[in-house]
Amino acid sequence: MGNTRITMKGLAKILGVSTSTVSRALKDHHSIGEETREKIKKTALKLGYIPNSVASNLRRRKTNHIGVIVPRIDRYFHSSSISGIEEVANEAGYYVSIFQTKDSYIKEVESVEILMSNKADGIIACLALETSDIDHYKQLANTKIPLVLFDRVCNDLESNKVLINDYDAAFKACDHLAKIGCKRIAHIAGNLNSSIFKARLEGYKAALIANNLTINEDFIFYGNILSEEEGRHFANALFDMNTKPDGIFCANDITAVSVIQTARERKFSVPQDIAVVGFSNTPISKIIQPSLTTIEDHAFEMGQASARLLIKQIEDNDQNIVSETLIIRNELIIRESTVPAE
Amino acid sequence: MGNTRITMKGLAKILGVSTSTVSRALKDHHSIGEETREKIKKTALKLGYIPNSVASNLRRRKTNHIGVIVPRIDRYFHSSSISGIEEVANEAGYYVSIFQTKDSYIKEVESVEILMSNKADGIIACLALETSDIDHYKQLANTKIPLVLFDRVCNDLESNKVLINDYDAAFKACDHLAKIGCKRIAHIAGNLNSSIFKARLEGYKAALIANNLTINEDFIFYGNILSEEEGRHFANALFDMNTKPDGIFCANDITAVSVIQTARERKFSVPQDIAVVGFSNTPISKIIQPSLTTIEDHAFEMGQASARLLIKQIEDNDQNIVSETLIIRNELIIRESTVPAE
DNA sequence: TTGTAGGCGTTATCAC
DNA sequence: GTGATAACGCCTACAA
Repeated sequence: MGNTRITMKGLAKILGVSTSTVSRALKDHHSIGEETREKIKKTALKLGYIPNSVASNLRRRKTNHIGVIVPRIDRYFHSSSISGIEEVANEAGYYVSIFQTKDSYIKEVESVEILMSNKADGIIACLALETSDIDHYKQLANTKIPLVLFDRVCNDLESNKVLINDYDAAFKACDHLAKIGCKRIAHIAGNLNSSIFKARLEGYKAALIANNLTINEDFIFYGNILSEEEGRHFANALFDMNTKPDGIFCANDITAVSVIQTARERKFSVPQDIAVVGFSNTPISKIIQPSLTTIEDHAFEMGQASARLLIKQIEDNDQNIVSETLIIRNELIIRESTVPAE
Repeated sequence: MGNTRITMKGLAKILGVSTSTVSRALKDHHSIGEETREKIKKTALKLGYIPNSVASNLRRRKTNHIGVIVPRIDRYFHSSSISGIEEVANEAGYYVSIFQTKDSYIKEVESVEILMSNKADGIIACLALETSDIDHYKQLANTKIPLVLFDRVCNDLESNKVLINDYDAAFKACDHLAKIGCKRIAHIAGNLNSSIFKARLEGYKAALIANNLTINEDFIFYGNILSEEEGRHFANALFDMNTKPDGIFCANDITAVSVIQTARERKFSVPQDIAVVGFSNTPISKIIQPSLTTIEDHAFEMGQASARLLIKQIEDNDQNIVSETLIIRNELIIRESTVPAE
């Protein structure tokens, strides 16, 4: 057990061959003779040789490393997308490292810097809520490191994107509320700095208009991180109103669940007093009572698509295509929070 | 924008100094004159210099990179521990990359190999269910890369460990069931290949014995990944029995929730017909109705403790301490699934 | 089929 | 205070 690990040079010396031969043998280069190769591989194994990727990466100018930047991995949407990314990336010989921004702009900038310094082959990112200045991503552009933004993207940035049509999804959700007879539809909106929450708000408004309902600013709650606490806070405010909404579209499942729970505590019934729709079809939406009507946004598939797109950019390098945008399907899933089980 | 990024060498040439001076200036080395330093930093910024960590890592033999290996990041316990790890690691100047094994032995071995090759400064791991052969971790030992195992550890391996007392936690859970009057306590066990599930089963048995209850093998359901489906399957089997249990301790919250849901579907009431206890205090346990009695295992704190322990090993390198084991506290949280709200 | 030599970009050690 | 030089471990043109 030497203090320092054996290297190719060491193996070469022991076997009386050159380092290039060792290097080639270990990579199954065709030009190496059968017996030399076997011999080298055997002793490499015996001596516990471990390739040094750091050196190899430096030399090859390639790391086989994809960086993923997401707001918070403990949100179902993100952990699912990461799973999708990982599946595709590993299959293609890349490993994935994950950076959590906790929706902080600073952390996002730092993450991008680390990934640039570490020469990641590509980056997949979902923007932090705080992020509006995007110079760090622009800088990325002239490092030739491909970027895919997913879900929360930025329109000011020309880059590859994978997203759903949030406007359309929100429209469907609110149109459904209108069709089941809601007249006073409220909305818990997310941080409007973020593309998706802006689009969901627009979709909400459009659906009301399309159904000849008036848009009441008092019925729009402007949230930020859409945590359970925020949801409870808004729900309480809502149930304190004189003229209460009879339907609500929440920009995520977490706040929708809070509304249902608050309704229960305050003896309102869902959907009779108020119908509730969430967003993302997280596991909890099936478990809560009444179960939650929500939008399925296919997070896992978004992750897969993002990784495929990124790897294509890394490997094909088609100079003609400047950027590509993929829209992933979404569906309204109707459950008891809008249509009671008979 | 040239095709390849500027390096220290390039900066040196442009400024008419040596690379060593550039290197030192950018790191605020004291021996560099005020004006030279400023000048170098300014042009570095202007020309968009990005340090190449790959080269630096090779030279310094240090990557400031901690690898984390977990079964599945979409389980609340793991995403919380990762958050704890990240917080501590980032604070100390390390970045964290995450590998998901999906409980597969092969993926675990591959992850360790990638991290060894990439010269991670340390590894934090939670064993995959499939893992019983631990040679890959033993190999790690003679690379001098410190390892911390957390939660699901391995007794055959001398390494740093951070865990809770699962035996004790399970004992508390089942003792509680006995004290509220349950006479026929069932258990949904996890994969017994895993230390924690073995300990929870032991704790269960010990609590029954301590309360003079007989251990009925028919009441022990041997699960594997403890998914919702497994939970439903066992719950249905349980409710089909002639003599039904009147209490059940589930080795995780997911299966406990399935039991509650199945009970509801089959018109049994919780806790009157059967009292239910889960494990991990996941967010869902507060939301389900009735809310779930469970064990709080402080995942976030386990993550923090693991990272602190690892970083200590990386930086102190105290040759006297071979390994260290930390036991994190746990508590029984009593909710409506065992004690109805009045 | 194998060897030689140079360099990937940085930093540590000497020297001046 | 600054520079020259070598080395981290690997890969690859070129040569033999």
